[in-house]
Amino acid sequence: MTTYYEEYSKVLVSVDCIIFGFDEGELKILIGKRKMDPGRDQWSLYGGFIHDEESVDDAANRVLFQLTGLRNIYMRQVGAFGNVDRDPGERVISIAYYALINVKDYDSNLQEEHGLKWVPVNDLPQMYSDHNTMVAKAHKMMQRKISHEPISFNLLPKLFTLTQLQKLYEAVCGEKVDKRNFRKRIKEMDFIEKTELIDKTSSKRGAYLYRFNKMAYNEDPNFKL
Amino acid sequence: MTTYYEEYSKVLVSVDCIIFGFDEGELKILIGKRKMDPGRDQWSLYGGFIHDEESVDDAANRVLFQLTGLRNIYMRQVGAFGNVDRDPGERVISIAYYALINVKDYDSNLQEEHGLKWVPVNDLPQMYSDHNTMVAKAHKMMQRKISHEPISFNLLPKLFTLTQLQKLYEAVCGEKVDKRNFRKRIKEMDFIEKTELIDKTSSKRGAYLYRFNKMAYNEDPNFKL
DNA sequence: CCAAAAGTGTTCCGCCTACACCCATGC
DNA sequence: GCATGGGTGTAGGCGGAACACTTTTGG
Repeated sequence: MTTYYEEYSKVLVSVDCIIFGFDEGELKILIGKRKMDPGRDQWSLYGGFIHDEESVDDAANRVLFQLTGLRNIYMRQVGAFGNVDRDPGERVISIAYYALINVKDYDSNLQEEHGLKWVPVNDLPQMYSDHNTMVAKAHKMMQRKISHEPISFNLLPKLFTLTQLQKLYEAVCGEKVDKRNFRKRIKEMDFIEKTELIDKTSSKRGAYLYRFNKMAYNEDPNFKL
Repeated sequence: MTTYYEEYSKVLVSVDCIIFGFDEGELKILIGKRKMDPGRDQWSLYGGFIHDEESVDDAANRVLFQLTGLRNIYMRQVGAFGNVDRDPGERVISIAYYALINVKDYDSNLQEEHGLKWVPVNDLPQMYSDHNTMVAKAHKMMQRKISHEPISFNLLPKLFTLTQLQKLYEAVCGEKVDKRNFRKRIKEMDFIEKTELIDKTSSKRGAYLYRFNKMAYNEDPNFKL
């Protein structure tokens, strides 16, 4: 049986992943040196080609799993990038995704293995092809989202202090916010729960640890930072 | 010379266009009956396959031009849709775009020729494949945008009345707004200029016609509705 | 005892919302 | 003269922004 579309030509389609992590008070992404031609040794996002039997979202999840060993990562599509000459080797259309992970969950053996490096978003090198554009767009999308949806928690440990949460917010948005106002807003969100646990790693006095209660959020999903 | 990617398989990539128009006080889109198998005679967005020598954006522009005869249409990418079985004929990844046009600029001969119909967004039929999903996402994206960026004007004639602008806004957002408050906000945007011209087609008294001054907007791009 | 981070309330201003009546004209 | 859509201002309340000091404890 011949297909009805046979007169049209096909192209390679890849996914590229922008993996955000929050580390040392900075928003960073995982990048590596490209291991194939063309563009060998240029800084690059991690990506992969789409297989026949998987959806585009599945491909992104597969690539993320290869890279991080983690499943059920928070992930959103950034968009399709399809300039003709964006890949010097051959026509490739790439669909970019961004993912949010907690740096501590990340197996650093895998990092070694893939030769990857955490680099601050605000201090990226020139990267292969249009990868800088992809990152810029992903970052902007995430900035918009972080004030309206509870996505911050994907970048933090299950238990976190309010200072951590605030620093993260500041790092993503690129501006400082007032501590008291920030905490006032947090208090209004019942699904951000104070525990009795105290973290003493970052201060002598210690800070209460909080947790995000997803169930509670689903019942009353009003998030505003 | 062999290519370095040859071990990966290629897929068909198409673009699908969600063409928004504002007509009779409603937000509508252009859809037609599909003219090929599979899915013949199902309602469908208008689309086309990507050619070798054009970028994805160019493909979308080409398809839009075929369809409307218009160039320089306002157009934004909605995203890539890539479920394995989204097209029953063969694996096709589709990249959706939405476009905003002024219904009056649109050549209705072309509409006849392509067998297209303006259908209210809130009253869409079941469509082919995942096209309803695409429309829903496009609509949501546009709703978010219309309050922060001056995109409304793409859906209106060059000269428009404030009532038209308000009705458009209400149609896109799906809720009524207060006339005086709406006009107050308009007054604060100097780039929405009152002309001395009066439109008498929709009232006996007549209403002042306004125009969007793009130059003025670029100098002071503060848009808020 | 000192340094370093955690924690906590109040005031003020600006913006957004709610709201109702007169105007101009064609028929 | 009346029906139809066009056009206009104000008052009150709410939410966001600015702002500084006390607490705890390890060293």
